[in-house]
Amino acid sequence: TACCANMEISEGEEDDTEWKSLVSRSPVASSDTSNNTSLAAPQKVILHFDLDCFYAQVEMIRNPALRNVPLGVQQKYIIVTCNYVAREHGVTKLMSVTDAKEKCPDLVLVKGEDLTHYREMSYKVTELLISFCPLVERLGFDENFMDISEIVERRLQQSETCSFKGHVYNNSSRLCPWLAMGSQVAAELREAIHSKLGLTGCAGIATNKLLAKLVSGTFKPNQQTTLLSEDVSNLMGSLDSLRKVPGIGHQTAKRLQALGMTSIIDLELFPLDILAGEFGESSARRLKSLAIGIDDSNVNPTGAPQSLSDEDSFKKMSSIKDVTEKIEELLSSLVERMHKDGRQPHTFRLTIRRYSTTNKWFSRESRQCPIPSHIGQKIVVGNPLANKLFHKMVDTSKAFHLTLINVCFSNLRDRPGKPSLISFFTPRPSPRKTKPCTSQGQVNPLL
DNA sequence: TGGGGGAAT
DNA sequence: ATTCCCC
Ligand SMILES: Nc1ccn([C@H]2C[C@H](O)[C@@H](COP(=O)(O)OP(=O)(O)OP(=O)(O)O)O2)c(=O)n1
Ligand SMILES: [Mg+2]
Ligand SMILES: [Mg+2]
Repeated sequence: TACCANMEISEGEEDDTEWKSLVSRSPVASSDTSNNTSLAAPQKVILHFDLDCFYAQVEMIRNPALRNVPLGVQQKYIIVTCNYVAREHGVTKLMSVTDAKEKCPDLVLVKGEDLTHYREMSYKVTELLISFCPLVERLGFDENFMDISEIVERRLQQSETCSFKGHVYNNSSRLCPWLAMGSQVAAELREAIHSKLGLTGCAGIATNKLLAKLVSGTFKPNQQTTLLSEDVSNLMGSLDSLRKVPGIGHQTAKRLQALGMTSIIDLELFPLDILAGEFGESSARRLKSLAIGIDDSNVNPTGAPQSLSDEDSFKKMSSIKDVTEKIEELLSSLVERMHKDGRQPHTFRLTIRRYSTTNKWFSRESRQCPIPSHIGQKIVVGNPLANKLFHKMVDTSKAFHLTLINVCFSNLRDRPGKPSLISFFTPRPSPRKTKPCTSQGQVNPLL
């Protein structure tokens, strides 16, 4: 089955069951040029949401005085994101603090290493979207995919036709009832996010996740864009590098480049059999599909997180005492989060990064172990698990130099008798209109 | 150059 | 346990 964000290239069997069902969904109409609204929509309607400068927005809500100043959110030595006032001054995402201060001496900085507030706001957004339609897939903290095909289908049975809300890619204008309806739903959802949570963001409306994601960034802060099928090649052709394709990461791009490919067109035209020789049959097909805007992956509801982790990085940590204290610090915060979640972890993992000049800065080592079920609560102080794992990785009889420690709980299971905090599974009877279920007086603890 | 999270291998 | 992907 398709993977989480479904953006990755895997070598496993191709999951094309969905493409088949997509085709069989429409025995009569087969392109989005059909005007027959009495039939089921032949195409899926997929939305992609991406909040504007997310961490910065959260900080501006917490402190409205920051609204009109150039604001950067700082994690250690980098500006992880910044508001649009700062961007006008040349500050960019993931810029070093020194470069940012150079570009914009008046830049105001807030610390952003603690993700608590961002995480909480992130789930409020996802929960709000779920209250309209359960098919919501998270990608990071500020993006959500939504499959609104059914909502659109229902609404088209009532009101025959409607116009587009927001932009249409390439200013194309022609009838397309279900994408137009999708754009109206997107506008309503963005408005809900704004009125209930005070957040702005972009939306993309298209017939698959790849295209919805790519088109959502066309007009950037707080706008939405719909993509019609005749403009798919224009959109794909506008991408200036292979890396812009979601699913083609650093390594894949390097391997493609080693085969002589630089642009999307190169990939489109590259012989499938040779590509298959390097990546395997199914990954090769997947890559060539992505290059022409085809993506048959489903919107997979994300549900509650599968792991909770907490980490900290530093210039140098070289004593057992410091390490033990740091692990205790990380663990106590993690245990608290775990407790609020309501579930119980059954696996613990400790990850470290060792100092090394030669490029190896990004290699991590980890050890994990089961958590005995009888540990009750007090794993934090004098914790036996983390200590064992640490000594498995690090020979403490020799000198060591760590630059990062991460602690992670996974294999999360519902505690017998207790419910989990995340109300992700609200199988509320589907609303007639796209009104939030909670407006009917139902209880949604996260809203 | 942060601090998360996911899936495949 | 590692690698690759996403934000
Ligand atoms: N490598 C990254 C990428 C993103 N983020 C965090 C900070 C961002 O605020 C948030 C969302 O990522 P986006 O790429 O969507 O960036 P923004 O939402 O900040 O800006 P934009 O308005 O361009 O979407 O995730 C991060 O910590 N590390
Ligand atoms: Mg984003
Ligand atoms: Mg964003």
